[in-house]
Amino acid sequence: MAKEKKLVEAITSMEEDFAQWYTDVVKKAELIDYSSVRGCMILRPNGYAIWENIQKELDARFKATGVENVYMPMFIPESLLQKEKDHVEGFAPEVAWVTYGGGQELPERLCVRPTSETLFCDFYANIIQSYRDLPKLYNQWCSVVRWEKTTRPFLRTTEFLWQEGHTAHATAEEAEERTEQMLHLYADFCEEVLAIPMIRGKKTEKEKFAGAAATYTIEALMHDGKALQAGTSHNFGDGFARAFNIQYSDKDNKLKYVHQTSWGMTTRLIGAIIMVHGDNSGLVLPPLVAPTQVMIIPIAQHKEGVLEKAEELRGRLKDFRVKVDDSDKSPGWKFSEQEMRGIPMRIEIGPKDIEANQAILVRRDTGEKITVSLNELESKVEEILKNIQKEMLEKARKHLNSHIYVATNYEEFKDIVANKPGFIKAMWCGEEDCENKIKEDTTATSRCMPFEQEQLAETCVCCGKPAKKMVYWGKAY
RNA sequence: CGAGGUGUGGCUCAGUUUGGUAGAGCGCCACGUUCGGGACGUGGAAGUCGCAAGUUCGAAUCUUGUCACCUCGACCA
Repeated sequence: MAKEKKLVEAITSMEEDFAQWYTDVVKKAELIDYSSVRGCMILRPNGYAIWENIQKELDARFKATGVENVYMPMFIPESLLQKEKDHVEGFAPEVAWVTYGGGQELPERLCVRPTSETLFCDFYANIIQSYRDLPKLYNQWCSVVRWEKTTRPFLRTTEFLWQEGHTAHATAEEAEERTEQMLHLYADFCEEVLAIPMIRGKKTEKEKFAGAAATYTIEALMHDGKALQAGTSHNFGDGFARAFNIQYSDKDNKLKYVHQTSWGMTTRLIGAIIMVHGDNSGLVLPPLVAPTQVMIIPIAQHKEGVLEKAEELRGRLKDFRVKVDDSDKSPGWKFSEQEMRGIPMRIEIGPKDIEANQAILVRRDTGEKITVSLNELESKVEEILKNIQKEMLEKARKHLNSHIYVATNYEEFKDIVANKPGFIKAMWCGEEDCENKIKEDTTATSRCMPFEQEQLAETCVCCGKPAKKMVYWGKAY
């Protein structure tokens, strides 16, 4: 019991202080370290490897839909950024400027990209002439910089890693189709690989991206009941095309503007993984993104044959990402370490097991210990990893569903926001005034208008005028 | 950007009220004993007390300025 207590001391419990729990997990799992640059984090091997797995899987899914990767400069000349009015207004307050180069003041200052719409548009204007050049389906993996007022590891940092897809299409229909296609690709990825269930929908006018005609979003619910926007997909219509003069000659020999989309996901996803799956012992990673899926922990490893056996098991499990912890720490230490790092499964192998031709498999998500004959090791590991992946999604979905509330009048709405962390489904009249009032009264914001609409009431939950849409509301990160 | 808080070995902090030789626990290094839920012994290394100026015989401690970080708001992926 005394040892149990010490374990808890290492990581603050989430019930006690969720923010501190988050910070403890991020540090203890060695995902990041703070750097000497304000608001910028160092991604350590454990953290970066998760990003690499996300990247690998997403990239494959993008390419399966015809997307190609490119790389654009990290600097944007001020004149280029200025071209689309809403876009500049949206981003100007949070860009970093480069004013000197080679010891000389630059004739035109350059911003460090906060996002690359303007660069892609400038590029597209040069390379698109004919309908035969369309569509253009480009994506880039890079980092962007936004000078945020306050930062938190993964959730909001000054520089962050992401991908940004930018497409140009001949027709509005095609652009809309691509916008929604990518949103669903994101949501499917999050559910299948990250085991995080998503609410899919459209942002209100107030919440949409600077310069977009429409923004779609996927929203996830964190363990503390707060919402996190996990990915967005924008339909730009021909707004940017008009600002940047991106025209093509159509089959009918008429000059037409292209229709564009952009879509992105970021390292924030790692924050979502932490806050959806993590527990009081630390990180819990879904097997499909875990850099190490199985940690083999030899017991009494100084004894004859134990380390050799552990190595032998690792050799047999080469279809999985497996490591042996042969450091000279005590077994208890290694267990805790494996748990804090969120490694989905550990295999304990000691003299007694070798004697009995067995090993103990322990699930990180449930703590369940399973004794397995070494004869069926490979198949059992595969089966259990699959179950972990599946059950983590089910558990997260259960949490999401049990934290969605319905409000049909404003008193009810305010009561839920104040007392029940989670999403609130409520009807809305479509007016920004009501969004502002709700935010002012409760700090909750409109998260999205879900694709799956329901008619919960006839009137807006805030003003009582006829309702137009059902909206998910919540406090957001 | 508003309100509050914190800066002392790698980490968590004590010491500051009342100025007088820089401390503890954990971690780290070496050796030995251990090993089925964060083992133990012995020895050792490691700190310009965030930075700058001032007061003083003397500053971690008092004064002024400054920087960074954290929490909560406003803004955002």
